[in-house]
Amino acid sequence: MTLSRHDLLTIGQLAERSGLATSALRYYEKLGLIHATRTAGGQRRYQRSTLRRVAFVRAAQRVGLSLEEARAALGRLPQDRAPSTGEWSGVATSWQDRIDQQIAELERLKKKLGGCIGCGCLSLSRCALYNADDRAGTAGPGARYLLTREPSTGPGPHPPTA
Amino acid sequence: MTLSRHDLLTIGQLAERSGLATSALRYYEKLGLIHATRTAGGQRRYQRSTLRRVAFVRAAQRVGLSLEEARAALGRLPQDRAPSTGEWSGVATSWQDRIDQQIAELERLKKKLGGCIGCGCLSLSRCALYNADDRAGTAGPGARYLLTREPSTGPGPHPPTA
DNA sequence: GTGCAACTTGAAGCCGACTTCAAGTCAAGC
DNA sequence: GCTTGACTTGAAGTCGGCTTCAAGTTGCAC
Repeated sequence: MTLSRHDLLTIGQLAERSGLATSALRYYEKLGLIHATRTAGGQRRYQRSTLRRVAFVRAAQRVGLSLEEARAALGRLPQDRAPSTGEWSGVATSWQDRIDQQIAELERLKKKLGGCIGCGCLSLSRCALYNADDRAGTAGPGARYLLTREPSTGPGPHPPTA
Repeated sequence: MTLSRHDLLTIGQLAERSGLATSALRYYEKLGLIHATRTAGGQRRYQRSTLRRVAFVRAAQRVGLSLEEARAALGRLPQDRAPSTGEWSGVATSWQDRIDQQIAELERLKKKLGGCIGCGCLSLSRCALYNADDRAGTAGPGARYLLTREPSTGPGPHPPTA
């Protein structure tokens, strides 16, 4: 919890504070999402601002961005200081738009399910579920994400993740 | 488009009608999601009801379920006929609950982003984004899904993918 | 100056949901 | 009966986002 020297964080400290594993941080570095200086012995030392970058990346993921997309978005923000209101609001509003789209999509799906309850559905060719935008939208496997914090203990047990 | 004989579909026909690749259908079969009879020569033939099962699985995925979870859910519905209103409504309402949770999560995130716009945020330790449930919730990578139709090239006002 | 936790590296592994491949077989229209 | 496209198989590959591993090195408290 206490900083060792200066304001530099070891990878372990950054991991603890960001909630990410050290392996993930090294991975982020490899992808160019964060950057570290090195000690004489070769160990990583992070500036406190890295904490912000990491938080930004995590938030980006929750908005549905890939790490690559997060990297692109990071490029539009200042490196070593907090972004200004103006700088941030551009990013934030575009993310909010994404979120709105995602919500709209979920609402549509929910409504379809409701319709199906009403119509005693799943009777082929009549049901909205079947003739959904599947056909249109399925060009490939596609990135199909669904925000879901902890499917956990509830109705949905989720993949063990090893 | 026309059925060859009886009411049985070849894998190609099922693929075309369901919008899935034949490879995906074989994969589903391997997982026990769908089932096929075989011709004398060993080729798969599907009953029309398989179309319903496939549609069900796709819908399950959109709700955020894994194929394994979809398989479990399928087990609660009749094999070869359309489910009754009662049978279906149980599934549908539980899915709607999931969707509601997902929507709620997105709303929370959106609100946080809005707060950040207001506060000129990302200034560490003050920002909601940082002290989000990240710490608490991050036991691992977790299944993190975000419903998003086309991450790239869409209407979405988001960063250039490359 | 030593002991030990925390760090270093690259390579390999894992997960889910598929796709791709190669080499061979089947079905059906002419 | 032949041709041709649709089908068969198992194994391996892909993708994103990491984790795990093994074997060696650093940093710091005592």
